[in-house]
Amino acid sequence: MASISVPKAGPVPSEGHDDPRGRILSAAGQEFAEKGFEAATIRDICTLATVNVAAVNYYFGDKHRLYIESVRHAHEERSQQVPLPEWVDGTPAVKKLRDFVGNMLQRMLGFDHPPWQVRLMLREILHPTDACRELVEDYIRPHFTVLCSILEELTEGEMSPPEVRRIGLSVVGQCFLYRAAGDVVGMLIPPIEIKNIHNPVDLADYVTSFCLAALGKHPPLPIEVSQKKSLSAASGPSDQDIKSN
Amino acid sequence: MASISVPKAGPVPSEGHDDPRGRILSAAGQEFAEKGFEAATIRDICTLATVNVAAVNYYFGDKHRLYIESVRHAHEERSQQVPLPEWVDGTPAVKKLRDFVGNMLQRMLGFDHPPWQVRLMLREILHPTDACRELVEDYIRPHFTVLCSILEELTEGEMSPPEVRRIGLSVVGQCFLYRAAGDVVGMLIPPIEIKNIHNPVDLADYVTSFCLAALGKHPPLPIEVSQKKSLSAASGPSDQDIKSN
DNA sequence: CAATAATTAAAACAGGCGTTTCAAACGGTG
DNA sequence: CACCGTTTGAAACGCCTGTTTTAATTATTG
Repeated sequence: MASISVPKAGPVPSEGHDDPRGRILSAAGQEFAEKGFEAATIRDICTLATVNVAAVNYYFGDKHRLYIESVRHAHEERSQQVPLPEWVDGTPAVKKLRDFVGNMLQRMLGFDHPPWQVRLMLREILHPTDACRELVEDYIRPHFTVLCSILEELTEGEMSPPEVRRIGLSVVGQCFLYRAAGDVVGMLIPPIEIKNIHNPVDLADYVTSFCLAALGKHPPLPIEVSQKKSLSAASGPSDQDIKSN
Repeated sequence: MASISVPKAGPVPSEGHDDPRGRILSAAGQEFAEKGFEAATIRDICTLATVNVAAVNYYFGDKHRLYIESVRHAHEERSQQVPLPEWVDGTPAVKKLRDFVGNMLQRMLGFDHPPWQVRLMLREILHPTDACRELVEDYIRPHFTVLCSILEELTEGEMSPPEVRRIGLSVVGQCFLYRAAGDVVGMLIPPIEIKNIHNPVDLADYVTSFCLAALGKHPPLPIEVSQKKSLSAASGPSDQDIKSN
């Protein structure tokens, strides 16, 4: 079975949940995501991973380094789970934008309740620690750069890069609210409404239209979208690249 | 003897709370805001408030009830610090929207770095506990309702209430990103750019324009404001209602 | 002033935390 | 099998936590 002879320094990307290191990483991610760094305990993590408490020290050194590795593990896994869409040459920028927003909402909100990987990353975004810089450079910035390039293509040089970035943040912000403050949104908006129009698919259409209308690439917003059933049957334009998990 | 006649003006730079209960509430708010419920310790809070550890139990019972009271205290204080603007009859909806957005950004971001009250409320929004419901009903919902009524007035009945609420969330989301993920935004955007266009005043103009353009009440976005406009002297339209803290 | 209640101070409590220790169990290799 | 580095298990070590106890101090009142 290959050489497993790197106990401490080896960032083994093994996804198999049968080795203790992988089990600890997975369990720690879930605990950290749910309770935060301080409130999560090594004992609970080890219980969940069915290993002894000493294993954390053996494989990771201490709790802090385990946390760093957990965040890395989380965004690596999430990158595989929901990869960026790829477009053939000549794809209209409008379609690219719609695909990107759909992909981002899919990544943030998921079809079912969001996986622990996203919630752990969210914690790091909201209250950054040492793990944040790597998360930004390896995960967030690449995605943001793609968004900006789409917007730049869309506006055909009408805007300076800073202005493009500001538009990009507007797009991200609209999606981000649902992820970060989802509970409060759920308290402000009636449940039926949430289900009808505040779901990943309809939200992607709406955010894209909102942005395009603001840029003058579409008619203004009060276009009728609310009446159509828009259930998963006939609609769902270009959402199929994404394989849920 | 001497006891503690003078409450040591040093470590607590907060308001004129000379009663122990108020000092504890203020110190607890700062500690909870900075470290979260779990990581903040009663001993640190009491040191900051210059009271004995037993005082928390005496005045509040236990740590959890102190936290609840802290959140309540925070949003009550913040409501006084940055009250909603008031408009005379006949004020155009466009101006109301700009004022509201400016007020919200002022409340969220502040002129200087944001006060602990906002950061504590943010924690409660991101990871709700028992204190969240009251925060939503007494603080967030009233503000959101005002925003929705402005948007409804603006669109003159072209949209259904659910659609108005969705527009409202778009407005809030754009501002919220800067507050909740400000550190990451600061890593994505060059510092000069932050100072030039991602500041409360220019952001208020931009978010308002973005929304108005999307609704067809304004020309599309690539208007003016390339940069270095609106720096110091000029502009600042209708930002005077707000008395800072 | 004396008596009673309210508040504060210091110390101690029990329990949980991250971490360490050390010996036992394992697994591949002569 | 005997060897030896790697991995696991159970217990213990300090330390810090929220909370409580007990006594001293202050404030309030008759």
